[in-house]
Amino acid sequence: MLIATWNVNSIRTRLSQVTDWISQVHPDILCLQETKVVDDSFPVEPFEKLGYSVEAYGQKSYNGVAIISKIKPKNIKKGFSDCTYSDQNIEIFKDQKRLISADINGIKIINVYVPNGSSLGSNKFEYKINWLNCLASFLDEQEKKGELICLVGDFNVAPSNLDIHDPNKYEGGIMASSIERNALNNVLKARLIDSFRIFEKNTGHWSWWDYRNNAYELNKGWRIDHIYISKELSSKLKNCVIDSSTRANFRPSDHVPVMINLNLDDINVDFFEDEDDFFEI
DNA sequence: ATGGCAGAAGCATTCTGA
Repeated sequence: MLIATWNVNSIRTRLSQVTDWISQVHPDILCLQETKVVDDSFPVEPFEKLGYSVEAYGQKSYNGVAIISKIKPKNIKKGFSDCTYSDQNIEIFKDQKRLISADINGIKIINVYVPNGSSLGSNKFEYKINWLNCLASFLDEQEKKGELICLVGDFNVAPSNLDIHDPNKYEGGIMASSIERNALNNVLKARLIDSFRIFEKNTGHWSWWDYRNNAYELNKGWRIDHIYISKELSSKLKNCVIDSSTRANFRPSDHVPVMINLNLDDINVDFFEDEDDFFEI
């Protein structure tokens, strides 16, 4: 099963690029971030024509996430519905559409667009850390239920200095601070692993290049888009790839897709027996 | 410290992103 994540920076502007990519790669699940559109205006039909169902959770101009899936997802939840985070009133997270989750093939897919955070010490930075702490509590709840987790998205955090083209320049700053890395690690704890780092131990692999300063042409990128899976799934993980080719498209997103291949042949997926669970073309 | 580029809203310019 191919599971992909892609911050498309507006689904309406990037629509043909996304459908082209799906037609070439045939992912089973594609999680999108920064769709920048309310649910009623999400371009559903192009994906249905390709045999996919669409679950969107968006807003005007900013943020927005979606799950595009060959198999119709179950138990779709939008936002921190199960969050028991007590340090903050979670109402402050409801205006920004940054999380959607669903059950597919017996796996809890959690698609997130983590706040950028602007700069250390800003109000937006505090919001980012609180949001990550809330995500940690959301995952605690899933763990209690014994869910197999696949947590994907744009995390706006480079997990280590290997994930930055010039760590000396950026270390300690936004997306590279120990505060953010600690908050991310508190989400992952010992239960989730970074799919990409199972296969690649070296630096030089990026999922985002700034639009400015010729960053792509100079290959000055960051790895901030991630696919984290439950430890229990690690034996099923066949590969993890970053498809940097899309960054060379005409009018590209500044992010590129990241994708894993999970071999689920020997996983007990009881609802496969249910014909209803397959999306009708 | 600032700006560089891109998208949305909306029609000039501001806000946001990372």
